[in-house]
Amino acid sequence: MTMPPTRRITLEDVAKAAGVSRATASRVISGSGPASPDVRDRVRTAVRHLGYQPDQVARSLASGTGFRLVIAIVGTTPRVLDDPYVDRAVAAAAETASPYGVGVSLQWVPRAAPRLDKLADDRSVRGVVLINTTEATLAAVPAALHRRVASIGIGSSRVPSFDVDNAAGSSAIVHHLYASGRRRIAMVTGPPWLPCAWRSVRSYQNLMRSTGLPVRLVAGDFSAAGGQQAMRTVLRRWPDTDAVFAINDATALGAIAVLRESGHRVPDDVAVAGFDDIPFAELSAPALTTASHPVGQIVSAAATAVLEGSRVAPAAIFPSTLVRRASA
Amino acid sequence: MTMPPTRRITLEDVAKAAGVSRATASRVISGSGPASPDVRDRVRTAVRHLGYQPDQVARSLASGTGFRLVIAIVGTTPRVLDDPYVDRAVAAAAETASPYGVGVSLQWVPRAAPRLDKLADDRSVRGVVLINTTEATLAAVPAALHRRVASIGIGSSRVPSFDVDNAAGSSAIVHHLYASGRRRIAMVTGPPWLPCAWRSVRSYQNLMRSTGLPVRLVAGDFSAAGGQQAMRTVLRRWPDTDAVFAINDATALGAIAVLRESGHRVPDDVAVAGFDDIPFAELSAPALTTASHPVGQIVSAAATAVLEGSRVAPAAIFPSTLVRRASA
DNA sequence: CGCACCCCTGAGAGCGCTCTCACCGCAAGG
DNA sequence: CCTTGCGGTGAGAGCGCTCTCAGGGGTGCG
Repeated sequence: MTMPPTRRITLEDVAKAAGVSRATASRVISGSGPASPDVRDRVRTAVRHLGYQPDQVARSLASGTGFRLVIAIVGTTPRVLDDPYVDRAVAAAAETASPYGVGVSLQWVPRAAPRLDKLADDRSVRGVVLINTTEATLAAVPAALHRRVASIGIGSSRVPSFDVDNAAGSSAIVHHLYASGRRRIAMVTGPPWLPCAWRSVRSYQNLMRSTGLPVRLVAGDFSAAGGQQAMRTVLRRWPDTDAVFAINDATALGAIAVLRESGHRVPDDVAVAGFDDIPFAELSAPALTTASHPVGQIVSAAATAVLEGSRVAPAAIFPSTLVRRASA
Repeated sequence: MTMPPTRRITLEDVAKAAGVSRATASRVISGSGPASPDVRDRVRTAVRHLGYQPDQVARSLASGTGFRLVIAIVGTTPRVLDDPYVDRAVAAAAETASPYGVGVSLQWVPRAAPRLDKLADDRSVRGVVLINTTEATLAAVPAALHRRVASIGIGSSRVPSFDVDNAAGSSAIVHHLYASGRRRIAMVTGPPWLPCAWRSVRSYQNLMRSTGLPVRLVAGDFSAAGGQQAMRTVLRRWPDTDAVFAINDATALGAIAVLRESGHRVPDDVAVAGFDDIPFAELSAPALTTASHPVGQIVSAAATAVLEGSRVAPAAIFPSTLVRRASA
């Protein structure tokens, strides 16, 4: 009943079985260097026969290249995880990294500097995709991470960035609200220190100013709870508000809940629009008008950039399209 | 402008700075073995002074212990990620593992056997928490993972399990529906091959049978989309249904959306209840009646079990409480 | 025929750490 | 006085892999 204490199958075993040296076996397996067809075959057969599985850790120690892609969620609160945005990001990253033999780790990075340094000289880390970046975070990205890091949202000269076209998407939404006759449009933004979405705010402000409409800004925190609180503030400050543009869907859903509670009809009294088009957006009552956010594509591009190093476009903006539903 | 190619600070450096051997430095740092107070101090000072950061990979190679906890999402479709359930799980696991110096990786495990073997002899893996387990998966858990694995949901003699009290929670819900006068109660379950929630189904069946009410079961897939589809089936087969118990909140939210579309009032015509109490549950219209699911506690317990090995209770069931809102 | 290649291969030195083992000195016991 | 025993220490052998480097055997060219 007791198993023999099965020893790990090592490269040495493969080499021996194939009748070659460890070095040659390594060359064949990792494809780094020449090998005669005959030898190649013998090694491959041995690998298959023995069920050899290279030891990533040892490989990493020897070569210095990591085997996992870290998705670093930068932020003061882990609350951002509530946003189904992250799910899509992880799924896409995992899919992209898989062919590289790289796994994906999700990591919450409370304050940037020390933790990023840690990531930088962790041998097991192949690269880092930053989510929710602030400018302070970008500044804290250690040089050792150069060419192995990408950011979802804002970037810098050293950190390539990948993002949805916030300006265009938001502009489409605000214009849609305006076009449908709304004139007292409020916006619930994210936390003020997160520049991820400043462009959205600017789009909103631009339209307001160019049409001479009042700017009504309240900060949320990307979460539904934050949206609820912010919506209450909006109603208190500007009870005649007839439309709300929320920085993301979770916020919008929170806003709708508060409006409903307080007896406002959506969209008849107050129109509400979000951003991201998360799965629950179309399930809300009324179904949420929002702007699509190709999170999968974006994260995938970022992951590719990190894994391919410089062989790939350093940054990109992905288009967002207006998703018209019932709420606005 | 160009940095000197800063060499990594190794244990060797620390040892030299402290005037001791590498072995002694190692002993002090990992606390494995005796050391005189004087030496201990000198080593600690050197560590702080040099900013030494042990190399997890090398450590792992040498000692054979891993440095990451893998949350394995077992399933045929990655769709389960849509469920905000996973967010809470990851957050809790990360928090629990952090003091152990262990990071958390999320991994999607399509088919169990080969991938679990891979995890089992990946040196970097300290342990595995299985989510969404089937019995086939449990059977495929390799012996090498013994004492390093836990399952959220069903378990086996070799795999400790941690779960919410599905039976009690579901029972509370079904009884609540019954007590509020519903008599034609349908249930939307999960995928038939996933036993995670069989107990819930059984609770439902028990009440139906004991009261002589008809059993109306339709399978969903834990997702909102699946819930929508299943709800349509329910309405087609049993148009007089006056209550729906959904296996989880995402499913329930999907069901509510379909009911609304098709002109049924919730809860007046059809009451709907879910399970899990995800963040969006209280935001839906009407707010969702559901049963709480202490995912955080559960995953945390599982993680602890994995990290502590046998020093901890091998399994546990966590209580669920009925969350009465507007939908039922 | 000699020389310069080039293709392929093996020996061996690490990567940074842990851990076993042997050793040294000193206090306690016979 | 010699034995034990024990807290403290260092030398050194790996963990499994990669990679440099030197060499061996062909071919092409002068």
